[in-house]
Amino acid sequence: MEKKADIKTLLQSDELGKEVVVKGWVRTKRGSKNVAFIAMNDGSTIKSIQIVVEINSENEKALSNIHTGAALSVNGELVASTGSGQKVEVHAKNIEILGVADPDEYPLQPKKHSLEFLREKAHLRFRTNTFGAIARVRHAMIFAIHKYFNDNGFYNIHAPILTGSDAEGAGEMFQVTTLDLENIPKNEEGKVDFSGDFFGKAANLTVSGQLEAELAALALSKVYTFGPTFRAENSNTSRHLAEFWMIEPEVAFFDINDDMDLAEDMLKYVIQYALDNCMDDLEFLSKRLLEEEKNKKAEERSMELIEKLRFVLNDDFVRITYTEAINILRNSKPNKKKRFQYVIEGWGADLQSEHERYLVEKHFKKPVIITDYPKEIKAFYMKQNDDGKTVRAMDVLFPQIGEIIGGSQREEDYDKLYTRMKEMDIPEESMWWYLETRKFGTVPHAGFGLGFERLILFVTGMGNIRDVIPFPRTPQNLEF
RNA sequence: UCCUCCUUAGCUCAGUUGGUUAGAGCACCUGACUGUUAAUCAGGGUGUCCUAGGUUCAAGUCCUAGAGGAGGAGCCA
Repeated sequence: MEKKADIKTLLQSDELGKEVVVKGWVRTKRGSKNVAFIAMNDGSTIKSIQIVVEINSENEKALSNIHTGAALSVNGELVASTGSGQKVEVHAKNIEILGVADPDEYPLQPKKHSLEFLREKAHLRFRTNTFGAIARVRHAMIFAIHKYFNDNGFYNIHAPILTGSDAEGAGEMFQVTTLDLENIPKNEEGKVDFSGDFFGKAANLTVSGQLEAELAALALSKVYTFGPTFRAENSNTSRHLAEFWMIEPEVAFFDINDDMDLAEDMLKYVIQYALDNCMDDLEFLSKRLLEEEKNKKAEERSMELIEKLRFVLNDDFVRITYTEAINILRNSKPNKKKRFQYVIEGWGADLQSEHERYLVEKHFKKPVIITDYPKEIKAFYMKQNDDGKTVRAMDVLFPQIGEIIGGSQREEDYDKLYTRMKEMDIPEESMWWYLETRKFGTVPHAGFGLGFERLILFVTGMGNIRDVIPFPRTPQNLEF
């Protein structure tokens, strides 16, 4: 008996006449009186292999139990196809049904389903072309990111997922406890007494691995984290998740310009990797996007997916300061005509999504990196500029996605960092270890956070972040 | 959390200024067809019109509340 072969391998094989075993799930079955055709997919590729069955009295019964979704094991002969849709196909000698899928109950049909419907069927949606393609692209991007950093001398660091620090300032945190929630111990002041909790203190899920990555960078020079991240914000948008994956490189002896170079080089590398390794899936996702947007007006349609990816590779990202961005926005048509919901009055205002989109999609028409933001609207750890007003932050903005990367050069001066922490009410006692790195052999360093799912949104052309992670966690949604 | 929109067959959706028996395509079943490409052609059954109230001679359609979903905003990756 031949060993089972991946459909991906078989479709590229030229060993015609070979006896093969194929296992997978039925996508469609069709046929006439004498012959049936089964499109079978095993997820190794977006392409299905065609199984041809001569109908006879022996297999008639089995065939009637084969519907979309059924799992089959087929042995037969790999032959050149006489049909026009494929080069090779399998002439079945024997078909075994491994698992039936009752068509009255199985929700996936060989037709277009809405993404919302499939979100409610997240346990089955891997079996669709779209979600199979996304899963494969997602894997390729994970691999490409590790490869990029490995090939460039970075070390991967596992930042902790449980944290005792609640001062990272990146957002609301999920609390973790083994206390009995029906009977919460209180101290004399009436506050929760964590002394009997698992860690003897309040614990949370991490909102960022950055601070820990900094510690590692100040010894290993070039490090990155790639781990799950949790934000308990009540965010209900197509680009936020309560649980997402973040890549956070941190590099000693880097300034903000080195940081921007790294961000741009890395993004271009992983996008090129997708083009080199995922073309079948990208072509499908491109067609899917065209189909989805065919009823939109021409000016509302997005650029064709593969063209868009190449476009990002071929151009330098625009780099401007916050001050320059404000000046462009202040003199822009929508601002003068008061078309922005938030009209830019002057320096110091935070940039809203509409402003970022104007800069990226209308004004520059390419990815934009904005630097040197007012210190009031950025985190305590960012390197302060000599002007006393701005910090060396950098945000990378992509079309449609908005902010895909947020980063900065870090404040390495102990006194400046300490003063800023006091100003922003960051409790010193929970951050002593962070401050100590500025006391012992401090050096300039920089890093950034890349939202992995936002990258996948961009590469796949999908519109909702809940569709690029297998099991999305969002407010009021913890199914599967 | 705020604003707007949506919820009709297993799925995708139509349903006019409120009007009598609620519609189509797909899926499914039956039949036809010598190899199809989401096969095609013919025939067949399919409904808590999201839920609870209300207005009306009459509600899928109008009003109120609730539930679920989507889009946008804020927070950000």
